[in-house]
Amino acid sequence: MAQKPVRIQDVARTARVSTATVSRALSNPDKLSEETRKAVFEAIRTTGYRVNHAARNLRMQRAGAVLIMVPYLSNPFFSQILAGISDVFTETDYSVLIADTKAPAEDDRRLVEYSLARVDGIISLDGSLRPDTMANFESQGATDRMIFACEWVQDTPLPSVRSDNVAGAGLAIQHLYDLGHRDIAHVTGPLDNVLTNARRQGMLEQRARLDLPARDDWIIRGDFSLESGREAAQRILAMEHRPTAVFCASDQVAFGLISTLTAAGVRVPQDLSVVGFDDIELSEYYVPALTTIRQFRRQLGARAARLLLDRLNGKPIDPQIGKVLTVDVELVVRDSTAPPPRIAI
Amino acid sequence: MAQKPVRIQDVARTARVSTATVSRALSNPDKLSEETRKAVFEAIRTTGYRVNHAARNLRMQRAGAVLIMVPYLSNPFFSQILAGISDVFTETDYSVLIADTKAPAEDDRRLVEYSLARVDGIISLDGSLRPDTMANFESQGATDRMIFACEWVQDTPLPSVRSDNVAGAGLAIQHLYDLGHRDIAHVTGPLDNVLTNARRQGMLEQRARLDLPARDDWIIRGDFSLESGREAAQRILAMEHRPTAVFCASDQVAFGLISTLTAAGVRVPQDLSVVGFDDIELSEYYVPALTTIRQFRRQLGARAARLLLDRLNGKPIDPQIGKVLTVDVELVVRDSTAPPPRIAI
DNA sequence: AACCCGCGTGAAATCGTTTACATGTTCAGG
DNA sequence: CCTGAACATGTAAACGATTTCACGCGGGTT
Repeated sequence: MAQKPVRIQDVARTARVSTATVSRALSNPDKLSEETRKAVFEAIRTTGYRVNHAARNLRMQRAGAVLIMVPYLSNPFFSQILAGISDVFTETDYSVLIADTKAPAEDDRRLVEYSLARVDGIISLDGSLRPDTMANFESQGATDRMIFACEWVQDTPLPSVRSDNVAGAGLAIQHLYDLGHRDIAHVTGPLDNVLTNARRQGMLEQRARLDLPARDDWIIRGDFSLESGREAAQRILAMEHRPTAVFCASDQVAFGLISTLTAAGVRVPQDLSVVGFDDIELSEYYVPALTTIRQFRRQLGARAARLLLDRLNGKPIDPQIGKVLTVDVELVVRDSTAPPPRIAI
Repeated sequence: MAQKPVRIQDVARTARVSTATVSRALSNPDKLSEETRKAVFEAIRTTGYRVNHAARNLRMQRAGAVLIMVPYLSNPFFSQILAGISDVFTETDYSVLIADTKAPAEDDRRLVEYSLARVDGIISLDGSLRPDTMANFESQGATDRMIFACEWVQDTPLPSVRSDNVAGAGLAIQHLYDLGHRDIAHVTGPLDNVLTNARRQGMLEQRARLDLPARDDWIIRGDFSLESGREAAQRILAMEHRPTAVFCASDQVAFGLISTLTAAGVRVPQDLSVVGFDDIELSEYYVPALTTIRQFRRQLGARAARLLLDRLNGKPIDPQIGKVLTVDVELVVRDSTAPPPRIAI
């Protein structure tokens, strides 16, 4: 069990210097004379010394970690974002903690508790934190060490990094319009979600701009999931007057939709065009390959991480940029969209 | 910034007891008289006290965290395993750290460094750690606080939790055989991977058991990725005598394969049957819905987490169970498999 | 009456760092 | 030759918890 707890004291003794000097060698190497510095590093090497983070954190009054709050850790959509965040923080001496905000045992109270006690900063990918949770965070002074990425809470004063969801939705509608579609439906995300709103709004605006008919029953409520895509498909199959194209709020919804439509004999894209949102890895390999709006998720994660890092280092927010960083999106045209069939179904 | 650093001392003063008593109230509530206990908790409540983990960890000589080493964090396959692990550890007072072993900046040296200094235990989902890294771990006494999940290192003395890969491959082959297939190809995982070996072996054994022809060119090297599925499809399309079914080492490979075959006009399952391995969420919604071997990933993660927890608590390994925990797999029949076409292609 | 035991509590040592302050040395400027 | 930066290093005090040990006390046993 106890192999060899080598402390800074041991290194100091070996190098015939004081612990202060060893500590300095690690944090401010240039404050030391070349000679001592060498001696210290040599001693560190021979003793196999490694700093004790608990002690260091205690002394430095910090936690040495940041928390990533992920809704549904099991959702593959988040993995790239996490990877981007992780990339940035491995360069620093912060550890990355991950908590699933939607895990069965997780209530907000516990979460705040946990968070504030253990970490220096927070990146939330979850925009559906309850108002009282947010209030709790803020009252605990978490305000300038927490940011949002991807999702965000409406009207929050906290900074956030997000994709340009409105523009993305616009691109999707424009693409369908250019192909000749006029009857375009939309499967939304969950009702209370900010992404849902942004994408719906982007769609509505573009639809209005193009003078497209707006039918209420062509806005179908979903929740980003595969299953909700399936349900949307059933709704569409039951319609008398079907749209010729569907813009889905996520790729997963698109998959659920296409899968069910196909099983029912409706061909995509010949009979109906489908556009997704996200461009997850699989979209390129779906059958048919999915036309979608690409989000640069890894980059988004990385930018969020750097933003938080800046805040933790006390760097003020660049007023030129403001509190909302927007990451561009792009349209990726593949095989799930085509001109509408000549004769309405 | 500094809101209110309330220390155990403050609680003690408020409750008119000593710090020792406060500490005991938190760890061994039943050691106190009802009266004092109440007073302490009341004081904790009014002061808004939260323990300082750095101090606690320093005193208790522990790190208070476990590390999950994930190869390719961006691979959606792992998210469910992480979720399972996370479930278990949120019940404890260990934090969950995540490191991407395949991240660009990560070399093994750094990883060991990082790990041993910061965490009490490790779950590695990466079976491709270099031998010297492993040696390093072991020499640092990590041996009884590290386990493998999903993947593992060949001949390691460390415990591991894994799916029954051999049986899974057998199920896949048997299923194809039952449908009437005799010419069955296999797309493997990466060469040096333990899962690759286990699944290949399971397939070979079953194929031998059923007296099926074994053609070397029907074993195609892949690497679990979508892209390698695409490449495998190209190989198959170029064959003179094509197999009538393909067993893929992962669902992703199957998707890459089907996507490319379909684009080339080969219909799945009419012309060629495909079986995957993993049963990721999407498989059910692929077109066609994928027949595959289901791994209970969340459960696997949870069992790994509990195993590590036991080890950290000094619980010896149950000799009845041994060091290898196997999680069952099951065949999920969907629409990507069918009887072979009457006339060989 | 003397003793012992168990129980609840407090005083103080301890965990391994970082860092403010003190000390000693060197060297330039007057 | 003296003074005082400037620099390199050491001393010792935190940081905030846990835990050992000792103490005081009430009551049962001899």
